[in-house]
Amino acid sequence: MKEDKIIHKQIEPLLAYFQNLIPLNKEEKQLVCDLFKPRLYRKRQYVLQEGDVCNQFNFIVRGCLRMYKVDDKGNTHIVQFASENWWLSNIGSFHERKPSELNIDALEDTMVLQISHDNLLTLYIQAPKFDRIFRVLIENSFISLQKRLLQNISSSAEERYLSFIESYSHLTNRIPQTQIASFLGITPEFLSRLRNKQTKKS
Amino acid sequence: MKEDKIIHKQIEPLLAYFQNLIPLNKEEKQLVCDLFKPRLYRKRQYVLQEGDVCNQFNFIVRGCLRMYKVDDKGNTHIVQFASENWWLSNIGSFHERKPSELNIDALEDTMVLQISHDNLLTLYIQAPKFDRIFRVLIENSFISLQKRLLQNISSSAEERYLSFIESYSHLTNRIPQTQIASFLGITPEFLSRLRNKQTKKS
DNA sequence: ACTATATCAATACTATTTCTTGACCTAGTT
DNA sequence: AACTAGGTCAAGAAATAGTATTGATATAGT
Repeated sequence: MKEDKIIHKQIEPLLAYFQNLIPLNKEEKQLVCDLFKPRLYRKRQYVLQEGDVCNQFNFIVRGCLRMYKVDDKGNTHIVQFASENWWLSNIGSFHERKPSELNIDALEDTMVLQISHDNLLTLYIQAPKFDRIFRVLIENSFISLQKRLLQNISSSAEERYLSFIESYSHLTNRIPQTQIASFLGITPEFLSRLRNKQTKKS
Repeated sequence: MKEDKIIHKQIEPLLAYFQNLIPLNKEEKQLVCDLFKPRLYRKRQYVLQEGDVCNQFNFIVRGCLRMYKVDDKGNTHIVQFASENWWLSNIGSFHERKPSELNIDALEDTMVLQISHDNLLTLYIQAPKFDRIFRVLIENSFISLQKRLLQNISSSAEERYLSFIESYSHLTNRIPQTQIASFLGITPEFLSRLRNKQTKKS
């Protein structure tokens, strides 16, 4: 049957990503194509809103998302940015099926491939290889989260900024500095001063 | 019990709206509070996308939505605008549980109170007074739709524009003229010329 | 006193969105 | 044949929204 072979083009970056971790056979590829759905979010659009349960696991094909918390005073604190070939979801809310206290929205028009909670379970059952793939993927997230935490509790704003532009060089010119400030936990004004200082140095 | 009295503040405009049609008792108010959920849509965000079933009946607390169709050529035709204290839903899709061929999105950041299809049925059963309220509300929508249709088939673009600014004076300076043009069924350029002509008159 | 940071207000700058205009086209009247 | 009600396309102008910088002043901890 021909149907077997219908693999939608938009899925390719994701297949390439998996392929890079562990080779997939035809059936596994087909599963991925069936269970992940492409979706476009426009700049500023919510992907996940506080209070809703996170029901999708998102792989970013192009664009950029942020996950953040709004505190009681109305200040936003960015937990994570994610751009091409990264994953973003509120893992806690996703797995425990509980309302999210974090928001996710788009900093640019963003194309994601998303798999629902149910479909992810199906995927694990039908192709246990994905248990491993998703373990690796979560491990990676965990590692970078831990790194970020460590940085946060041990460094000055300036050090954190320097480290940010090193780790996220592809994002520094792409997202507004207000956002970077909110990620670093400082005010935009202070970030502006840090930058000023840096440019004077060179 | 205290719980009885917990009425979320955001619901008030809706209670006021109902109250204005028919007085509600405590239990009815409580039902409204339990069954309607507040939700914020940001500018350009979809409230309903073509192909999805419309599952929410929306009351607008603040902001402005539009409902429109995109034709085969990619042109958009606005069926309806809705701002504060108006209702907007694709009633056909909502009641017949069929995929919508219309889109709804936000022209401004918009706060709505929404009730799901299931919850609306519950509401009707638990408080039959709402049968009447919603009948009135649908009648109002019907009347303004008919008026619009009549206008459309019987008037020139200029007359339609004049009538628009009369009926929707609160919106004329609030939404872009591209949108008004699309509502009137003319090009933005032509609308611009009509406006030009008007100002010259006075 | 000094450093790292915050707040507030004003200003400057940039990018995006919206509006207008000119030039030209078309189909249906008069 | 000329007129009217509209349309298309491209360019530019104007308005608005979003972003970045700067100065002045404040605070808490070393």
